[in-house]
Amino acid sequence: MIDSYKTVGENTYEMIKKDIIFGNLKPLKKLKLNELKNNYKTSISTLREILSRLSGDGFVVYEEQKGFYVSPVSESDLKEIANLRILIESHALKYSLENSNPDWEGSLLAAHHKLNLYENKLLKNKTEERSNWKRYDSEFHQTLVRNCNSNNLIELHKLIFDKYLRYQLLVLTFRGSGSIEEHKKLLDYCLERNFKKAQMVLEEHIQNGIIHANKSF
Amino acid sequence: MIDSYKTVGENTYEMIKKDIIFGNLKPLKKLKLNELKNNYKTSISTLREILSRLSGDGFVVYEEQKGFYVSPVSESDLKEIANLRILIESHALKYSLENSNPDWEGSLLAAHHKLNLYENKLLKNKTEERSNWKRYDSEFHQTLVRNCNSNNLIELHKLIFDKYLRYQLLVLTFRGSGSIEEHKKLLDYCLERNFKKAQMVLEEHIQNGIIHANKSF
DNA sequence: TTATTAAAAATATCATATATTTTGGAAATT
DNA sequence: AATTTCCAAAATATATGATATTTTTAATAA
Repeated sequence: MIDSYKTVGENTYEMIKKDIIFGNLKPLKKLKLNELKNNYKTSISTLREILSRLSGDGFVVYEEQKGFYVSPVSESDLKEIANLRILIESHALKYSLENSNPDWEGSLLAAHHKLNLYENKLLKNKTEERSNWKRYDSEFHQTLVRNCNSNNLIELHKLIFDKYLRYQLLVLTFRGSGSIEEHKKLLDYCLERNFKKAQMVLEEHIQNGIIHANKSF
Repeated sequence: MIDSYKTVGENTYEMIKKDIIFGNLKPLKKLKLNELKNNYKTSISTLREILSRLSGDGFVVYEEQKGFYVSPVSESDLKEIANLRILIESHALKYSLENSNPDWEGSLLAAHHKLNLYENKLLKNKTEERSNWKRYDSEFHQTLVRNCNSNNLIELHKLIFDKYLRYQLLVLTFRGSGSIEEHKKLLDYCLERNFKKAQMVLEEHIQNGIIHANKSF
């Protein structure tokens, strides 16, 4: 995937965010301007802009006169994020289902198909596909909420989802067939427009997800 | 209230945010760096940091190569924000009540007392107290959620609440005794730890709030 | 009116300079 | 040995000026 942004700032923003989510920049790591300047080859002013944005997103913490560092992780934070994700994603899903239409159903089906492809690869222990799997997992869940007809809700979900994603990449592992079945059920209940059941599966899905957290905080 | 921040950036951030929320910087207004530089007496680099942060918060929109402008307002956005506020604030309130304790009950009582003072002033048409009233209204609602034991939830609520506040100051007016009664009921049900009823009042309170939006979008 | 285009304005980025604050460790004190 | 004091080095905060690009404006041509 080639850079789709023009500006240095936008590209570097994506790079740093990715490095935080993927754990290349470890939690609590001090983000020294001069160091980043060398590593990302951008000016300090541009970097400060980027870190300011990231602190708004919650991936970076800023302290006056002390500077920036990567947001910490903790088990309690993970639980908070998971609960928030259940709240937001369920809520959005409800509206997506109310607004359900053939277009959306089609895109959901498509998203699930692609996700399932990578799930099967991972079942066969092709762990090098992990990053692709996460990508399609994200896309599937984004699609779930996309039809809710509230941009604020979609934006919010993306934010929370990214935070959850960070934990997944840091401390969670592929759960195997359990997760696969949940995705399938989720799809089916959505196509049936059965919110109650879909919601239950979704909640279970997210809750099951964090049980697999290894205790390496 | 004297500036409690040291840095120019922090102070100017608060100023610009306030100017957006209070409508001194109108929706869709282009935020030209040079103009801001003159008005707020800060350098362009500092301003870009600030605007980057505000775009993360959703008060400013950023477009590559085009720069920054004040986020637009619309009736549909207001409705989205209100719904989101109901969702988040109710959810947080539920946990606040579950964790209820004398300390929190005391602070809630105190917050309501102060709010009520200003509500009564406004009833007597002392409209110059409007900004104080909003301040104590904010504090009361912040107190409602403060006991939920989830920092993520508290942060999120603050963000949404500020967006709602902006609409209140731009297009909404004081509803009078209806709002006052709702606050009182809310307090009472909270002290009784009756989530169901408290939640109903809260939802009603927020819904009633946006009915008063005049159509000047 | 619409399209074209050149000039002006504004953004994006970087480098550099200065003042201030924080940090890390040496030296002094308890 | 532990704590405090104090200074130099590192890092942050802010401002300014320079340059390349991009967008906007407005004048001109079709």
